[in-house]
Amino acid sequence: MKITLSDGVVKEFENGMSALLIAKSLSQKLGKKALVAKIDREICDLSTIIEHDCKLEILTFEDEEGKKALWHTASHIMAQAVKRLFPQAKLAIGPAIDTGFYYDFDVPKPFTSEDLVKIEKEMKRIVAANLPLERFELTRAEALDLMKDEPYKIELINELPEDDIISLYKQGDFTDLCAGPHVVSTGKIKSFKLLSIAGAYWRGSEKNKMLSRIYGTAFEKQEELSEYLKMLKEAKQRDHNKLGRELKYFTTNDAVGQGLPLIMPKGAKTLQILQRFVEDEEEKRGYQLTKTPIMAKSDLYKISGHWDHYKDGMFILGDEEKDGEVMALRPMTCPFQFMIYKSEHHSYRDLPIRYTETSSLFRNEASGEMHGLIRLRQFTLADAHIICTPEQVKKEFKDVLDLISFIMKSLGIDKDVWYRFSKRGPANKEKYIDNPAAWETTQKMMKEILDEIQMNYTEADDEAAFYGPKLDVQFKNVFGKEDTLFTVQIDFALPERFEMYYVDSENEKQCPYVVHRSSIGCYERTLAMLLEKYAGALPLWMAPEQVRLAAITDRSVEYLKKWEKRLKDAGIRVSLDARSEKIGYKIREARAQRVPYIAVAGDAETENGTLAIRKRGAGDLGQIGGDEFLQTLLDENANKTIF
RNA sequence: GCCAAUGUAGCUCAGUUGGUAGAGCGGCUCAUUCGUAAUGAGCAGGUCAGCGGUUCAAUUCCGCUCAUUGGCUCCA
Repeated sequence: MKITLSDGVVKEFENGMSALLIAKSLSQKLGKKALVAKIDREICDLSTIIEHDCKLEILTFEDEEGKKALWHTASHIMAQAVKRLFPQAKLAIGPAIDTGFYYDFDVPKPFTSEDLVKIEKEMKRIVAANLPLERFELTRAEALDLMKDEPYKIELINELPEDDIISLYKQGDFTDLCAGPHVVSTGKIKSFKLLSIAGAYWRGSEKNKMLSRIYGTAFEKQEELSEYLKMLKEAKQRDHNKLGRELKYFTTNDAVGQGLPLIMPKGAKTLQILQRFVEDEEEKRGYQLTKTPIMAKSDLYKISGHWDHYKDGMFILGDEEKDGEVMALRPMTCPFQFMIYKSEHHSYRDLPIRYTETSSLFRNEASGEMHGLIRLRQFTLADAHIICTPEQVKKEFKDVLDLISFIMKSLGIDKDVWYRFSKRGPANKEKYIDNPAAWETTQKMMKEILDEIQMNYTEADDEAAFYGPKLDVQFKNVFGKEDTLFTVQIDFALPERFEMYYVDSENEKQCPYVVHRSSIGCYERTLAMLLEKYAGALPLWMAPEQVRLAAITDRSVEYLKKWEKRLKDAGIRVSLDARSEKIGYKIREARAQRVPYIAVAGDAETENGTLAIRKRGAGDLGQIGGDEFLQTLLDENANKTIF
């Protein structure tokens, strides 16, 4: 038979050889490294016997699918170990994920960290035994009989299509329902580590029982594992929740409450700089600023639909039973800006109207969902609503993307995000407004826009807003958890609900479209992302303290005071540390606080009218004239230079 | 909200098998007037998260609450 290899070379092999034998015959090394095979696009076990001409790719740990197969096998090994140590444990599912694997178990008592150590030991035995993984197939009745003590597996088997073959994998004393593929034997998992224990709902639904999940990861070599663990540890050093507190950007207080951070002077300064930047940029681009109340009567939320669909998420002031009038803090800005729109009549000539607001929002998130500055109960959104005709939607949408792109470049984060086209889940009737035709139109419209500007994006079902599809700008925090940074949404539903209209050229009333968008997203969350991205060392233009003037001798203080005034007058955020100390000590302190520039002056500098400058991350710039230094600062500020 | 871990000085942590607590860093004061990762001395900071229970006695044991952290679910 003729086998086409991944490099395009066609080779002749004897019929009926396994993929592993072919790999071995190609090279000793490949045979050793091989994990799974890709036969005509399908990922298979290496033991798969090949009997006809095909394309064959041998996958190793360097390939995504090879890695996943190894991790998936590791999860089976973990399940085997758990079954040996805790025979009463019921198996749920155990897939590979982006960074390793997990397995969910139903156990009477959740695992402890001591249990993890025991499970790891047992896993080492299973690896050392180098048990082969054997695939076999059963009829539904046979599979149900084999898995009769595993209720979760039975549920899974019963949901498989009637005519599906049911495949299982066996390794020594352990058998699991599994589609595969797997590596040939347990000995392939050379180094692994169990990382954490967590609760997770069966099938991801909070209505179901909570199971015990164990996360782990595995590598081919011990060094790779150590390196990965080291990287994890280093990533956590960048955690905004740690750095932001250490660097005094924010704090929290038990008496204030969850999800309500106290933004300290440094944090407030950076947020102010970002806010001014965004509001100025939006004004340049034709947005009009509004300032609307942070609360409203329940009547408003009854119009918007929030009262019916979002009540649990709102802070309600007063008691509906007792009080005649009940207020609620706003979870969104849209109803308020819509009321501004409705306060006057609009011609098609007025559109598009772009209302923007730096908006404090309040959402009563469930208690376990708060996280640092990323998930809060009160937050500040750079919110805007663009009210336009159907014909204008495309251009407005593209202009918003251009604004977002400009902002991301200014923040230096444009390479750290990806785009997600979030669509409706047609099956989820409760969550979305029932208007299939409008969904079809707006989703198609959005897709066209994205394709026209050749955006790279992923598509996600059942992630849309209840009133329309979204384009989300996504990022990952230091723990690898994904969140939305910015979002742009096309809304076909709320304008109608609010009875918004404009008069078209035929003097007819028409219902406009609304583009909901955030430009820099939620300020607190964006700050969190920036602190992590820059490990606390924010670029000069957004650093709360840009220059520290440090005295080494008392004699130089007067000289530094003059420079402090000059820099301040020029708009530089400068502070004077007048207390004379050893210079090494001052530099260490400024570094710890991530100050971009430290300008030191002792007697030598005052005599020749210079400052000795040290730049964060770049070392000593030597002695330069104060004017020259000021110019550098102004240039870097204006250009939003990132270093 | 659910599963789990945690809560001792501003920060990082030690400690008490039940007899009300310490270190380093940080802060303040004084001395030092200095040259590129730590000058020296001294002082001040804690109802041991909060509330209840057991006990002669609770920071320690038990219960509840609050908060923090990692997941799940949800979401910007």
